[in-house]
Amino acid sequence: MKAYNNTTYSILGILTTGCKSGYDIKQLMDQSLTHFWKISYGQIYPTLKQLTENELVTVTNTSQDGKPDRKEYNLTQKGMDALKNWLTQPVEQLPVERNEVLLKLFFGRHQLAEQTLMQLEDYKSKLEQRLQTYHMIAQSIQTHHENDPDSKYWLFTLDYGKRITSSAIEWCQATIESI
Amino acid sequence: MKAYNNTTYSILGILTTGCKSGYDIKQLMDQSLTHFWKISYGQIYPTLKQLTENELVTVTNTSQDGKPDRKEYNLTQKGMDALKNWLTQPVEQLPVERNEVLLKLFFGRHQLAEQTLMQLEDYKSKLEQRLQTYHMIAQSIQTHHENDPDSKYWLFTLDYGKRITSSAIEWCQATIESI
DNA sequence: TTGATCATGTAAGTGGTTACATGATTAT
DNA sequence: ATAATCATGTAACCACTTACATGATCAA
Repeated sequence: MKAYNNTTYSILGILTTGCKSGYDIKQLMDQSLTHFWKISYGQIYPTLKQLTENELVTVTNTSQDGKPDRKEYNLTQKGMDALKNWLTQPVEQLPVERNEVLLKLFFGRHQLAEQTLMQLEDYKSKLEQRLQTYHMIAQSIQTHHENDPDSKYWLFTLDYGKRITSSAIEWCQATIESI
Repeated sequence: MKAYNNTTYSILGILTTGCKSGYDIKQLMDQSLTHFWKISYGQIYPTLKQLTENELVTVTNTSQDGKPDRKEYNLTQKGMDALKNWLTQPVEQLPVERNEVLLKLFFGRHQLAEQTLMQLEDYKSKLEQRLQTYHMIAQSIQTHHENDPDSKYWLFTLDYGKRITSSAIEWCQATIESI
């Protein structure tokens, strides 16, 4: 079985959630996976084309009233198998976050303390915004997707985001105080 | 002033810490910045070349006894200015971590509970290892770099790593228990 | 003599973003 | 009319990793 990259599997996975078009996929990505996986149309459309060629999905042109035509993609058995097989594969290594704030802080000696503080304050407020967003998404899942079989797992990933973001905020505060 | 990417500035920054060669830079990266910035020789050497051409650094061929020849790079005034200017620039957006474990968990509905648990256990143990490493690095900085003017900032970034990793471990445990 | 460490570099390939290009439909 | 949303796609470019290539020096 050909090995695809994680982004390709993420698209395959999203096709199991009711999203059918490239546009749908982007929407869901931006709403739900945005804190740990983010992709652009420049990846989505070519990938869907490739998945079609490799028969992991089928495509149908559909017309809707009130909206432009679109293409609906559906997983084939082969596609579902590929997804499930990927899910069983152990994750080989921890992800490396690239954090520009930490990078700048690392060289903080060459900066005025005020400037460092400003960076940290700014970072903190962005994190607080993000935390807010996570709370809102969690709320929305609990109300609108109460019976969705996926919701349990979606809330797990959101919980991760909330915990990580909270401790990053705490770190900001602690660092600001001790600079 | 030409805009470089963060990786280029990270190299510029490391050249202020006593590291002088491409090899040195890689060593320090792997020891200290590895949890929030990681680069390969494939980036380091071409970047050093470019920085030399643009006169942000100067290069000297030096021979050492007991070790092969090497090239020593030193920041010019122009290079130091570029670094400091970059440090003042606000960070425009939060980094997006790409987390394969979360991605798989997001599609956990298509997996057996045992499998999900195994992934989480595995992730947790990798995180615990990482946390251990952070503690050791912090210790080593406190003993070997006590008077280093950079150490304060290095410990800040390590503290970030420790906090984030700890809460990720807690999340793993909580999720394992509620799956 | 062989493996570890020190040291520098390139080429091919992958993965990804951004900007661009197009066009339908609907509400204002 | 015109802006917003829905919808699909490509081309140029950037960033990065991996594999490859080379070679010095030293300790076991």
